[in-house]
Amino acid sequence: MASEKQSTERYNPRTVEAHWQRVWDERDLYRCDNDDPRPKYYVLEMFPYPSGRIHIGHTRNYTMGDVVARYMRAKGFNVLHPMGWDAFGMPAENAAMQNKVHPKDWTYQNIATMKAQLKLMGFSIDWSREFATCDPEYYAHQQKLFLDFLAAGLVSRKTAKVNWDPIDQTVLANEQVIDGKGWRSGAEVEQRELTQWFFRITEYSQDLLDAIDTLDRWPERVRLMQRNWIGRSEGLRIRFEFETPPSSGDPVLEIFTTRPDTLFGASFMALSPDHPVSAQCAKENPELAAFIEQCRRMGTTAEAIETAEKRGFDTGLTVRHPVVEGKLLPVYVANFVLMEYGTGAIFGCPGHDQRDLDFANKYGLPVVPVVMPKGADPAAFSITTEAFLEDGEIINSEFLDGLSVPDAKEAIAVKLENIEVAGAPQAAREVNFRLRDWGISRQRYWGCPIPVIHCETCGAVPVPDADLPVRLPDDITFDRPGNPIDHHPTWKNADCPKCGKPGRRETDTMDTFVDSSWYFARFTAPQAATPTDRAAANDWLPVDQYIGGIEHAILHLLYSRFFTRAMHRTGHLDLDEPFAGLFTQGMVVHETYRRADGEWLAPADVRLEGHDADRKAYEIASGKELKIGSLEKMSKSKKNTVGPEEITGSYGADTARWFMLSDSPPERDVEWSDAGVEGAHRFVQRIWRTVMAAAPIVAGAAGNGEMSEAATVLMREAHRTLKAVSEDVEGLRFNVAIARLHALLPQIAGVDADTAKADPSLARALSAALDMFIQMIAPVMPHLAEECWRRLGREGLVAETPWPDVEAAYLKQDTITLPVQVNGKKRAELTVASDASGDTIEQAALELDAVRKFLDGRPPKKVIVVPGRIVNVVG
RNA sequence: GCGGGCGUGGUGGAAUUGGUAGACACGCAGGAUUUAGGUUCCUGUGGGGCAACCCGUGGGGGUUCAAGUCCCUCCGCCCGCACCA
Repeated sequence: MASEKQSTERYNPRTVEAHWQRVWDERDLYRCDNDDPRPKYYVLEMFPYPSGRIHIGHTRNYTMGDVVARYMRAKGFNVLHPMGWDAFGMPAENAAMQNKVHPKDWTYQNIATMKAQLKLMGFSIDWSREFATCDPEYYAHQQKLFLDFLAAGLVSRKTAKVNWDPIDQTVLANEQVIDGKGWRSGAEVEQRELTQWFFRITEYSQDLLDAIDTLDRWPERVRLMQRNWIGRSEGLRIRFEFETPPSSGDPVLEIFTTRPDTLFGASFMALSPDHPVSAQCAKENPELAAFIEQCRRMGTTAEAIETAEKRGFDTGLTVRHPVVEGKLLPVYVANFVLMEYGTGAIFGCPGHDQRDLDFANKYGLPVVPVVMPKGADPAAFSITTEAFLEDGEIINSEFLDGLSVPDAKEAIAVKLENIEVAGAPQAAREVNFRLRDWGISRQRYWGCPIPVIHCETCGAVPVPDADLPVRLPDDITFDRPGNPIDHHPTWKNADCPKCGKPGRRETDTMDTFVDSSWYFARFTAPQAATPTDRAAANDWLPVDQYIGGIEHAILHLLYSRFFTRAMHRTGHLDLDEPFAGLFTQGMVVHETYRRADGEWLAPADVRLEGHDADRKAYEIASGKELKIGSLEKMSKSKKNTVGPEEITGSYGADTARWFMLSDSPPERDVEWSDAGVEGAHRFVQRIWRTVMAAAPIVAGAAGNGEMSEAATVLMREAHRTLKAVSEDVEGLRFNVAIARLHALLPQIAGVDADTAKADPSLARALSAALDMFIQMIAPVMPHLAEECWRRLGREGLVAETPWPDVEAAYLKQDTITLPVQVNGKKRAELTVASDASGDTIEQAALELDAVRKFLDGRPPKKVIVVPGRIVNVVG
């Protein structure tokens, strides 16, 4: 340091950051009191799963949340900014199986590690509200919610075909099956018939869909994904009479269609292999039974579905066409009909549905076009291999002929509603949703036990409130596949709460998405004796700003929206939508490094040389050259992670926080690079030098006389930046706010010490501008801000200082410089009084040499003056 | 297949929503300071041209006094859903 030319010491983040973190802790600065009278603001980042260690990629969304929290605190709000742990789940059990550690110990150790790592980052979190979802104090309340939902009819137990993950040996929700594979294990998912617990989310299908329109501070993308997932479609349920009923005796076959306008083009009926009539027929037909068996084995992956041939089996049954006298339609079992949607049966209209057309062509069924492009020649219009799906003109359909598709839909609906078949109208209007009920049963240990006791006499009996929580047993083994709780020798044994006879505890635990569906409500009163303190929850909720990854666009966010409604119905909350504002942040990505033998290497073990295309990477230990791979999300598996300690130890948390929000817009990915971190750190040091150099001048600043020109200019810059930065932070445009602060610092640093000594007003302006600058960087770089504040001799903590007010006087300008265009091209600039009239500006513009030159002596055709913006002379 | 988004210098990106394109940063080049490297400071940096100027926001076309921004069309990339009747 002695060789440093600069007289000031370098800023040492390691000691400074630790110091201020201690000060904040000692003062309990970020504790949030529910009784605080100030207006409330709830900012929340999606809480983490305690997987082991945190890497810097995890911390970007907490940094964003922290900037918002610190800013809103400075703006005078009582800010709730809590943190907890989404602590149940399979990885804990995997660790138990692999490393012989208890899931509980593994989880709580990880929490301790990760909490310490988060603390290094200096987040302004109210740690007094911390909880983990695996705390019995938390899941006890979750069990209470389950029982209340059960009592309210929002829980059902039913047999259903479920997605079975053969590796995790558990059931998965539809949302957890990605491309036919388990979302966590990656195993090919199988279909199994099991009795399961379900939350009746479908009860709210319409409401969940409608309310999306009210979520105006959610990204459009997420709203769209949820709309598609809920998947509403309007149509007609039509009852087709069997010519000869099947042996089950059903007189009619019910189908759902969104295209009743194509009814005259029907040429067959198709049943799902899982349809009861299919099963009935299979009893008497071994070949059909074999066909159904085959269908069940068919893969459910996207590829399997795409390449799967449309296949069917003729049951021999026929139904009567509802409106064509004497027309009979054959009934097939077909592999492409889903039991889960509609009624599990369809009518096939080959002309206007591609699947039906493929099927009809394969089995030689008639193809009758009933819609043609408007004005086409019906005699010349035919369909061979491409179904016609667009709107047009109805043909070959008796009383529908000539109508448009929407008109035909209405006409056929009215007609069928007024026909009776087997004692009921032939058709009824119906709305169907893709959304399925949420299966929450998991055959795993490390989850919230479902508080039910099965009794031979009384059935499934809720555990009485007084007996909650139903605790997970601690003595558990993981020596064989399947559900470990089920293998416990005694845990299952429990007497029926109703009749007292010996019963059996439910051994299923809840899907971990249940845990995260209401934690935001628990944070508002984490010590409450009931799941929520209703008053506190109503006060705080909805969350004003929720921040998390796009990967939760459907699962977590939809479940939370359902839970909030269910908690409303059961009296735990008085609102329906949990998150008023949602922001989906981009990830931190990093290049990957790979040895010739395929082994990934962590950035810390890699040395880089060269620039751009010539960059080379070497393994530090061996000196061997490595392959530099593409930018990828930081992940354990590719080892492209950087730990917070690596950064806080040398550069400091502020540098990391600043860098993560610089350059890239927050919704996009940011590339973590050493060069970028160093750049951010250089700025930290530049701030420090500027503050240190200004400190003596600031210390001497006094008086309140007339402002010099230089002082006014500096104040204008500061206030203009303040206004812009405030708006940027409120709009979460952190990268832009940072760019503005980059631009302001040279204005401050550029104040000449001697001039300022001679000009007291400039010294005062410098002092004020520095204060504002420090306050503006504080949300992103809180430690540096505190240290600068102290070095300038300011009172108290920046973290407790109100956000400065923009002084309108400094935003006003006496003169403005307007660009002057001739025929739309900029040719000159014009400086005029800011309140100059349009005529004055026009005259001044026309006198400019450049304007005259380009007008070439001709009079202008038109002059457009946009006040405060631009002048355009049209020649 | 259906739905949505994006395309701006060598790079990340900005552009007050139709009004000076390239703010700010990274990188690079030159210079100063330094025994040297790093640090720090200054200058330059979209392309072409000696210059006046010309060209320029994926390509083409259009609306407008004025287009990165609006409209049409084509190309490329990314994401989501996917046998939903």
